[in-house]
Amino acid sequence: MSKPDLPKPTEAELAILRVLWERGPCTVRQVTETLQDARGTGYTTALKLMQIMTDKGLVQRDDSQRTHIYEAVAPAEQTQRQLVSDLLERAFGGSAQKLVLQALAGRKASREDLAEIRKLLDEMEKKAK
Amino acid sequence: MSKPDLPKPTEAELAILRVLWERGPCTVRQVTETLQDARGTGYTTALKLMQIMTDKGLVQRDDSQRTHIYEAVAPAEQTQRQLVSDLLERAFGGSAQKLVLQALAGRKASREDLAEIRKLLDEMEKKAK
DNA sequence: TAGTGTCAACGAAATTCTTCGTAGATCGTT
DNA sequence: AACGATCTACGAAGAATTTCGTTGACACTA
Repeated sequence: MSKPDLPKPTEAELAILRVLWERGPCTVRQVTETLQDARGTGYTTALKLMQIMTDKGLVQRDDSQRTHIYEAVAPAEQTQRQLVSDLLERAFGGSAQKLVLQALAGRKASREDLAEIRKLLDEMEKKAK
Repeated sequence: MSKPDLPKPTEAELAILRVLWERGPCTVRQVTETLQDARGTGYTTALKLMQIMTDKGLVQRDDSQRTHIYEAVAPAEQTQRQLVSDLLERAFGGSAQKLVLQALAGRKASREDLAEIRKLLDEMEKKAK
């Protein structure tokens, strides 16, 4: 009920969300500056996308000033989980184990990363008692 | 060099690949039957997609018989890894750890799954020594 | 108040992805 | 040979996504 069930962001939308997650509430100008290098996104393109995202409910806008301030509605973790779940179903038939395996395979995961994940497993096991 | 660098399959294409991974080489008819229920994909739609996929190099076709036989070019694991890597970059800024965390979070991963992943970690650590 | 610059809004073009109608070829059966 | 079923090929429509040009509003400054 409290979950508005946001739509899955498109590729370009996700790029914008990442900026908002990282920098916090931003103007279109700020988002454009950040994406200029990475994706070559122009100002009006970013604006249009952010307007669409507002309609979709992915971001919310403070338009009390002339220069509007945009903010991601869902925290990074929530959207990330949604995206992973989606991929899990679409590509792995729901096997989280296989997904994790492929996520780590061929990657020189540092010993620290592995330890970090191990810790996570411990916690999950404890909780799932 | 030996990696032809296949394009990322689209959503509909991935659905077809999954059928080919699971059932092995198939005719358009067989793929359609499998996808009929899950996605309501019609025959000509599947055919068209599979032709496009042939052009892209995602599948290869044996057309020595009147009824062509299609087969996935890349094994499931390779494409899955590609997709996970892609999501890793696009949504997680490259942090495999965060991705794994979100993949397991909120999921009632069975104790067996967790043990399985733990085993994987052991192997990786050994190898990465 | 005229000039300059920044902004949101909007629509339309461009691109990519998906679906399907239609046509023509081939095969097996009668 | 004619019929009906099945197949590939093709093109085009439809939908979703992305890009950008243009316009008018607003604000700062000289």
